[in-house]
Amino acid sequence: MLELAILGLLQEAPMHGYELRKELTAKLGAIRAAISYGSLYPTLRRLQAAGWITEAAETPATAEEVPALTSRRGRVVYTITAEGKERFAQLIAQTGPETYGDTGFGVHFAFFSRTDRATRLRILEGRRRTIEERREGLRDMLGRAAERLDAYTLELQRHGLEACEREVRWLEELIANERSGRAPTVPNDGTAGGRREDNSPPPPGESRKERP
Amino acid sequence: MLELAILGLLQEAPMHGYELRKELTAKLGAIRAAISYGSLYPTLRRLQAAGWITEAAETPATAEEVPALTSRRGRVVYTITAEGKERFAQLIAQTGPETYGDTGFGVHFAFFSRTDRATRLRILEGRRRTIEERREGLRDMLGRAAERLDAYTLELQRHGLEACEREVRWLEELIANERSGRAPTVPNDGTAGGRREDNSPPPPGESRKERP
DNA sequence: GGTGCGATGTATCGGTCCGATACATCGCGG
DNA sequence: CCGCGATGTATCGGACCGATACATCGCACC
Repeated sequence: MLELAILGLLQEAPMHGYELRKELTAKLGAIRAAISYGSLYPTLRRLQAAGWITEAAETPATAEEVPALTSRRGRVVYTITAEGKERFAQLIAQTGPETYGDTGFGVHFAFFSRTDRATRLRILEGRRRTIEERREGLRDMLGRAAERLDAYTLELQRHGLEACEREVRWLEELIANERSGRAPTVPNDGTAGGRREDNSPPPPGESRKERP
Repeated sequence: MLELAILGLLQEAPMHGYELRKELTAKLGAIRAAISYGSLYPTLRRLQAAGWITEAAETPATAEEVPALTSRRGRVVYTITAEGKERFAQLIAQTGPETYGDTGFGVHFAFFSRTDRATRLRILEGRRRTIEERREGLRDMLGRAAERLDAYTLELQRHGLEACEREVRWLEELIANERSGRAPTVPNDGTAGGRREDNSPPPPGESRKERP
């Protein structure tokens, strides 16, 4: 997952580690807290070894200017290679069970603007399927096994169920939009394009975890 | 996290691995997919080494009955020890940053019926704080840095923001309930006398089950 | 009467990712 | 002049996952 995200970001511009982490956090802020350096740097090393990216110490301009008495500290800038772009295209197009999990889906979705429509639809539908199954599991739990669970656990399930229902609705909308040709939901500019009660209850924290 | 969950479940009844996983999945189904055996068994080993639980091969009844020509296969039943119960109480009471993350909060919440009210409130408020911060981050993103992000990423943020707002409202409700004395729906006083099948619903005769 | 198949059951291995930690530089306000 | 928060690179131990292997049981299907 991290590999995909890094490759995707470096495709927009070369960056050094710290910057990469910030951009990563910005782009994926909705689905996961913050990428740890403990995963970022080893992954960068791995990508470089595989030839998907190259790393280069930042050059201190022309060396003429500011002769670097304060020897410029080692900032390492990472750049994606042609093979890396290929790799990204391959990763973004291939879907599997992990694509539909909370984290996997979030990362794929964040790069939908670099994904072709057919793949987008495949992912959205797979995700919907996954959430529908989770929803059915929770429904069963709340129906059949309810008396075996305490009130708090029940409340947690109820909350989770609601989140599932809400996400399915969201996905349905996105799927309809994809089919009808437009990009994601048209940003509601207040009035015109409107859905009526749009800013009522959304799904609670369900599309992340994961950190589960 | 797994340690806490296992200790909590074994407090209700001794179980073997497979059963434990099923119960775990049932109790935490709303917040995480399913616990992997790759984490379950090593953790059980660890807990046993620490003395929090004991493991025992299931006895084939009285050995008199059914002389086990089909030698009963090795089912291992895990039982919590007195030290384990102490450990659980300690883990459930101590709160830290990881208590407010998605997974950590979910696990703690699932055992709220074994948590005292003060701790419950501390956790709910800490969680609210955490989500509020995430929400503010997303709001800023959607406000200031919106033009830097593509439509899909924006939509993801919007969805995440809605989720945060909704969860804050949910937490607020729970906090209000805690303060007013009631549990989520049914009062439940989780005192120290660890017994399985905690008291069935006292007065409020409305064990409603909703089928949407 | 066999045969396959899904549920039950225990267990390991490689790999991803996180949290804590360490260390160094820079600009800024007190 | 000193601390302090932001920038910046990097490692280490540990938690957890996904794939895999293997064995038993009951049951439906032919």
